[in-house]
Amino acid sequence: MARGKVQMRRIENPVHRQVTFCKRRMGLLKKAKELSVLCDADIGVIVFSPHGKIYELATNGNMQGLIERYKNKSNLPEAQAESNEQNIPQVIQQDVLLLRQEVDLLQNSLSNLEVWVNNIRSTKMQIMSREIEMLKNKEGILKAANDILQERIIAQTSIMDVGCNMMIPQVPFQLTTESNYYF
Amino acid sequence: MARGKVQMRRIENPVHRQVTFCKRRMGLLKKAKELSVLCDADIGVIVFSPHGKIYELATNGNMQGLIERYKNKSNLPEAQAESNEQNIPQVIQQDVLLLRQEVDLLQNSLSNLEVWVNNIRSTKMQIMSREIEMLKNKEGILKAANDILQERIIAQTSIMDVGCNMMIPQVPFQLTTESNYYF
DNA sequence: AGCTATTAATAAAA
DNA sequence: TTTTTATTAATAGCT
Repeated sequence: MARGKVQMRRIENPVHRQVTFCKRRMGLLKKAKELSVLCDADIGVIVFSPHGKIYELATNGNMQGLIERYKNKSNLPEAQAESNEQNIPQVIQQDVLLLRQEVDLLQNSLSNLEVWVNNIRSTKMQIMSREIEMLKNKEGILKAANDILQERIIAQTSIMDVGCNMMIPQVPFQLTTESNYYF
Repeated sequence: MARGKVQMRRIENPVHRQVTFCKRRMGLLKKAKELSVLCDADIGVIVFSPHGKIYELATNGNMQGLIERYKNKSNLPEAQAESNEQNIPQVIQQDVLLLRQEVDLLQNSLSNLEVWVNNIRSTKMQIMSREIEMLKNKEGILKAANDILQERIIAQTSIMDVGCNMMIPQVPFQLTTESNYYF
């Protein structure tokens, strides 16, 4: 992403490769961190340099825990069997199961609720937007009517001034609304 | 990186959060793959969605192997011992603890949501409300002005009828806005 | 799910 | 490695 496209194959120049490794490694870990923060995800990244050096990131601060969680959740029949069959009290296992179900349920409720509230809010906003638009329209129409009526009065007044010599009390024509009470 | 900076904190809107999670997750995995190819590195990425779904990438095609390599190279002599049978109950207990915390957190979120629903008058809504109020006010003022101008015309017309015998073309006075385009 | 306007990442050079 | 700069790549906000 800079000064020329990059071909997606191993960089042969070792200096360039090292520099790129350094930069992109940092970029990758930054991206992982951002995704974790923005989207409330738990992320683990392990990078082995070509020479075997390890660079790592675990957004929860504990790679071991993350790996455990991964082993439990990813379908690893061996791992599950291993931990199930042996010496774990069934009561505890049931506890875990129940709690997991509860968490899932709560998360779903929460998600649905949030979506629902958001929908309501946007709907209400749309309605308000439309009302504002309509009111502005009305305002324009009324102003136009006003202008026409004023012209009529001016026309009549001049006709009377010419046609007869009657005095008509002079009152200011314009009733403005530009005072803008709210801004 | 687009249409406005992004604050580095959890995205509250669940729809936005989900979309961003999807996009950035893909971006992250792509970056990992690129770094691996360009610099000849071995990379593993594990992503847990907020709901516990797993997304993963192991550039060598084998996450297990990568994890093993990680455990071996990262100096964790105790980790190896730990993975034996004795401490498994402890792991489970930790699981229970974590799940309990999660439940608490979710329940809190639900409470907060309730409060939030009550406070559904967001800033933007308040502004819109005020604008609507103001526009209605303007409308009233303009209508009043209109009425006054019409009376003036009627008065002038009758004076002219009496005072002179000039004809003034009759045009309907009223320009109504009651047609209500939007309702 | 696509589409752009923008921001972020980064290749090359120093 | 780090910094600077010129470009490309990623993606936030909208449909």
